[in-house]
Amino acid sequence: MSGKRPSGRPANQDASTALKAVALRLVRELGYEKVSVSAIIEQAGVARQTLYNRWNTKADLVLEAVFEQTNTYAAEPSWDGAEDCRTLLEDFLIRIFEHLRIYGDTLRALIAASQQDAKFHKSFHANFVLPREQMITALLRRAQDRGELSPGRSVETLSTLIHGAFWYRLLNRGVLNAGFAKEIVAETFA
Amino acid sequence: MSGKRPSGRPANQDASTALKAVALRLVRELGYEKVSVSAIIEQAGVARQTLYNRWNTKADLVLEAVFEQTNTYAAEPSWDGAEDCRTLLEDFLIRIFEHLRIYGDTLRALIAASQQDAKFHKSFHANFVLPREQMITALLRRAQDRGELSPGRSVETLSTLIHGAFWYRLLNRGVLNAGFAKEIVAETFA
DNA sequence: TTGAAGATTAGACTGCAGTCCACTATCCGC
DNA sequence: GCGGATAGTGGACTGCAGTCTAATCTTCAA
Repeated sequence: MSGKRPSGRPANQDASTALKAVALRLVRELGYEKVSVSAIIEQAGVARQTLYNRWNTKADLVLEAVFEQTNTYAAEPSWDGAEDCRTLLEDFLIRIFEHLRIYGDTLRALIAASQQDAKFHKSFHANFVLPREQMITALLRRAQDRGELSPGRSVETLSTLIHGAFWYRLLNRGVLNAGFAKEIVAETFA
Repeated sequence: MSGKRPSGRPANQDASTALKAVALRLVRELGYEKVSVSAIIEQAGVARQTLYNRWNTKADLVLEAVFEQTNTYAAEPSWDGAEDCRTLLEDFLIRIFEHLRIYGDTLRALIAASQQDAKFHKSFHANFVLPREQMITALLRRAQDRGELSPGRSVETLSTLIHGAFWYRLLNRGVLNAGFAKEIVAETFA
């Protein structure tokens, strides 16, 4: 599958690991804006170019670091249980909001960065935005199949409304808690 | 009301006018990111400090320039007509989306900037976000009064969902057209 | 007329992301 | 071991937003 090993000196995996670890730690300690690339490479003990060999921008590095750390976060809600989709959606949103207590500020910074760099926007959209959108649409479709949601509703539009509410609150520093999750679900299934 | 004139040399109003005009033109020609402060002050024939005497950041200047240009944009929907609120909301959204064909990119940049500068976020929220939020909530409340919308629905939550959908599409470079406006309204009043 | 208050100017300066370069280090096939 | 390919290093460099400074201009009030 992976074909032949590329010729030349192999990339030092430790450097990538160290960079991601340092980036994640600094971002959580200081906030995205206050972390300079120079500080990251210094603490990772690595040259500037090494970072840019692997990632295009600071945002790409942080996205990957946060992404690895939180691949459990917002994991696909398990369908196994007999719970109704409404509860499933609510729990899903609550879980996301909880993780945002830690990574909300970073996510805001990444969204901002994605508006200023077309290449990063593509990557961010593919790795973060689309997967979550698909989880919600899948869940809503299932709700329709089970008769919990009227078949006349547009699953795609509802998904946009739900994600939008979440983004809007996040970007406007509003409260993202269980109560808000309940409200969203209540209006969605109204 | 205005009290006494402040002492000292009065601010040159022409400079402000020229700066806003140049900023607006350049942003529309080149896009927010490609416009440098140096280019703005050069073409306005004004010193750097003069710009920063009036605005804290490039974003503040552009916000004010765009805001003046578009104070008709998204004007309060007139209630006079006998139209139902559903139609009113749809027309309101369509009108916003049309203006975004011109200013959408700039608005995206301003939203991004507001995530990176707390002071600008406050100003942006007060001048742009809140007024529009209040227009929608007022409209929805009226819809409830007229019996077009079930009194059980949460007007605030619906407003967040509607604005969120719009922001989400905008920030993810999705299509913002009359069809999307219709979809939003359909789900809101579903 | 003079002086205080504040505006304007030109330009130097800081801090940061990202690029470039010359040089060195490591791996591979021969 | 040698040469080609690629990675890593240190440091210089660019471009830009925003700050700072020293000097000059404009207005008012005494």
